[in-house]
Amino acid sequence: MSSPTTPRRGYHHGDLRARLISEGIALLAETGVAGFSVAKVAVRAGVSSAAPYRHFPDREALLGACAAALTAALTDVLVRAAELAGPDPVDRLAATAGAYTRYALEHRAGLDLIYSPDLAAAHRPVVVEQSRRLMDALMALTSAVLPEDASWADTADLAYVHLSTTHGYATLLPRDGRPPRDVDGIAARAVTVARDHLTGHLLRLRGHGAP
Amino acid sequence: MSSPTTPRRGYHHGDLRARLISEGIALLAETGVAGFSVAKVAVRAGVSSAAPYRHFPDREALLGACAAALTAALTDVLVRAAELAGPDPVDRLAATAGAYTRYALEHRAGLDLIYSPDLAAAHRPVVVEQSRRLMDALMALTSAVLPEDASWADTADLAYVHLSTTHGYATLLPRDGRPPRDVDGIAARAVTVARDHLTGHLLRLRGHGAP
DNA sequence: GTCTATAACTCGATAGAC
DNA sequence: GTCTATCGAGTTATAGAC
Repeated sequence: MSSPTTPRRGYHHGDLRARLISEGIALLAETGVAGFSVAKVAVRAGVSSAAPYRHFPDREALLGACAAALTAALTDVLVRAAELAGPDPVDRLAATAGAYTRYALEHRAGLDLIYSPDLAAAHRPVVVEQSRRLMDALMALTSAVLPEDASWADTADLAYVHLSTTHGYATLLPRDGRPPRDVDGIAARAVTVARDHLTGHLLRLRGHGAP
Repeated sequence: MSSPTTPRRGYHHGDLRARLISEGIALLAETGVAGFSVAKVAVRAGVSSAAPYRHFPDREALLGACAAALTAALTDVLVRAAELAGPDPVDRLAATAGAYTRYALEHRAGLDLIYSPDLAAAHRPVVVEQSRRLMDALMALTSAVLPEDASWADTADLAYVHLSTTHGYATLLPRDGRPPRDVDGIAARAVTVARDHLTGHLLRLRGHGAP
């Protein structure tokens, strides 16, 4: 929800740049990435279809700004969930799965955007920066689960597996319609799945270490 | 790769209907669901932009036919992988994760289509029929892993978790570019992840059953 | 900074000739 | 069955007035 770029000073119209981002996110939530267009965002913000191009060079830049804001919000959610989960490393990492699932159920289209190929993420610095923040946070939590002598590669691997499997669980679900019922139950199941996987993973590591 | 609908007899031009489906799949592989259009498929098949409408009432019908064909192929791949994995139920189910990952790396856009909200899957009988075949096959494999007295709901739950987490692992990966290197390694890791999860899951079940 | 107006495109889908 | 031709809608992006 923070404004990641330079809101130098108050314009007389209000901060249109920020308004465009928030309306873009709202539009994404309603229509999905496919339904996103600069023109629609402009109408929503109450300005002409040309106005956005004063703040963003092209469609992708606006889309990227929305993705960066969404990624930042997601990271905050995950970090917060880990903090509330208590001291046990497995509890903390597993808790992020529940928070991620909850976020996915409520901001489905936002997640689709974050991982969308439409957005040339690699070339959008803002997006990359926020993605790094997310992975850094996840790496720290994962590292605490593994033995102290675990390599960086093994840590990154487990962090990716945790994130990607959780993402799959949370996003493949809404088969029929949009209104997600029993959010608590679905999120709780995500936590159990993550915990089951970590149990099996650590058991295998210990098994190989001392046969 | 089978023709799921009625190719009554050989037309003088060749089977344009089948041609449109195969070109549609090829287009999807190159441009993704967003880049799909009836006009482009027509150009690829060497016919005019109006010709497809003789075989499919609208865009969604063509898209649905492509999705059904892709789902059928995916199901065959999973069933085949389980057969080759030997008699152990855990081996058989885990093997489908490897096959699914391999399929995802090679037909990424196809998977995106199968789960795409753009396609009103619920209203397309061909798609629903093939989706059922996939879930039925997966349910049978999952049922063999669980105790004999496991409920249908528990079986369906585990089957969904297995499928969705595997899907996430396989599809979230290609972060940078399209050419997937080390396909064998990535698929093997998927099998390990599935096995780790099943280990933890079964351990938790046994733990609660006999404390 | 935001407006109006428009250029240049692509898309889905239809009509009617052959 | 496939063609040509076209309509209407919607898109990105730019030009120039204010």
